[in-house]
Amino acid sequence: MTQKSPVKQGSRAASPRKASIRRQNQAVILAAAEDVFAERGYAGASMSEIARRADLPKANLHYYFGTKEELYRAVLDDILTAWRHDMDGFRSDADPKQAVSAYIRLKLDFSHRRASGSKVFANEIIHGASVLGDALGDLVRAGIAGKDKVVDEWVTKGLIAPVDGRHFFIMLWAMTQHYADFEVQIRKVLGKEALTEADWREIAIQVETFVLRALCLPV
Amino acid sequence: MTQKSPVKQGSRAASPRKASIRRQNQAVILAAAEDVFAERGYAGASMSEIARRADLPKANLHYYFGTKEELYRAVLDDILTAWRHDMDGFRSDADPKQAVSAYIRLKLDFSHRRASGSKVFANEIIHGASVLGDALGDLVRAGIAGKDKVVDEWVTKGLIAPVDGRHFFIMLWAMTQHYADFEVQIRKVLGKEALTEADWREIAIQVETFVLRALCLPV
DNA sequence: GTCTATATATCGATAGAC
DNA sequence: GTCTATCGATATATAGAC
Repeated sequence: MTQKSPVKQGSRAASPRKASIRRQNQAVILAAAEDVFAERGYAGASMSEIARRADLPKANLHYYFGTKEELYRAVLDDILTAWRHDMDGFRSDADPKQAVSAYIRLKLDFSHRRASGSKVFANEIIHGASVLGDALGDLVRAGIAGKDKVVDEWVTKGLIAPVDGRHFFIMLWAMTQHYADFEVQIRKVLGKEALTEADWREIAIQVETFVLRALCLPV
Repeated sequence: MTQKSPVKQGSRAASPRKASIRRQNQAVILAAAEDVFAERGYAGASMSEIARRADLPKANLHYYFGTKEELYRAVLDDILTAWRHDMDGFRSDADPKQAVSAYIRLKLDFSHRRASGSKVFANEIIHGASVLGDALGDLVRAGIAGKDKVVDEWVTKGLIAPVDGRHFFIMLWAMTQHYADFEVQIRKVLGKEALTEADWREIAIQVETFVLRALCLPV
């Protein structure tokens, strides 16, 4: 499957220049695909439009990723890998206020900077995670990584107001993703043509204040 | 465009039996379309699948709704009409705790009962509201209907903790919609095969408690 | 108002020259 | 590794018999 080269050459690692071309083209295609999948959905996105956006011939997409579904999987995998490293501030010996504040800002910032990726994921879940399938269970477990137990522990110790750890994370994810995924609607509510960096700072303050107060932590 | 009848007859109102057939077929098609659009997205939904789900020949869908886009608009219109009547508990002379509690339960219950409609709307917004277009501005204004000002007034009077009325509604919508739209993910987090009525009651309690505490209202 | 058969368009995927 | 030309499948939409 990988030995399509007409001329024999030791291995792929023996040609670092070509490997670099490969990596760069894949990155360009992934970025274009993430945007198009976010704007049009999986079925609505066409390989031709992704190719146009990546400024490459359509056949090259199939050369690098095989099928449309494989490309879609690669986009999902890319965003989920980036997400996995977000929860590290949650340890039972950490200060609740610090951990919660940092996590909200991290999530909001990430949703904002990689809005397309966030939207692709949202779409996948809304449509029943038919492509992720059973892998979603593992992803959720990896994403929450027992941190709900840390929250439950804080509750037991009386450090925060009583809340179910799992629902706490669901509500946090709901708020932080919503501002990115529903940006078009947010803009209408706030009466803004576009959201500036200052708007995003205000959003962070609003969410942070709301959540800290819900946990009876000092604002 | 509507005078396709081969035989002339007074008017459509003159034939109440046919008008009833018309209304019922339209309702069946709308319900099927709402489900399919929710599961597959606009582009991914096919007229044949909607027809199959409605147990009608595909040509009848075009007879009643013309094009796929018109059918989609009708589905959106249907769900938005139902939403418009949800905000009536919010009046400045109402008791904040009562109003907030009732609203959360109303929204959650609605998201749950009309999950497909909620998902269709979420999809439309995530993809930039390209079909709703400028109409979204009016819809948002009608949806919030100045109720953010009521919240601001409660803050000024010292009845609730300080919060921006617009962000308050955004966060409320985020949480209530998220539980319906992301149900697949919620189930994984909670470790449930399906969400029962008891689960939904627990969800309502969790969200209500969280929000009331964020406003420094008695739980 | 119902339904079969079909015209037309578009998309995903690949063959094959370079 | 790149790119043009094209195949085959599927979707929307409609014509026309009933």
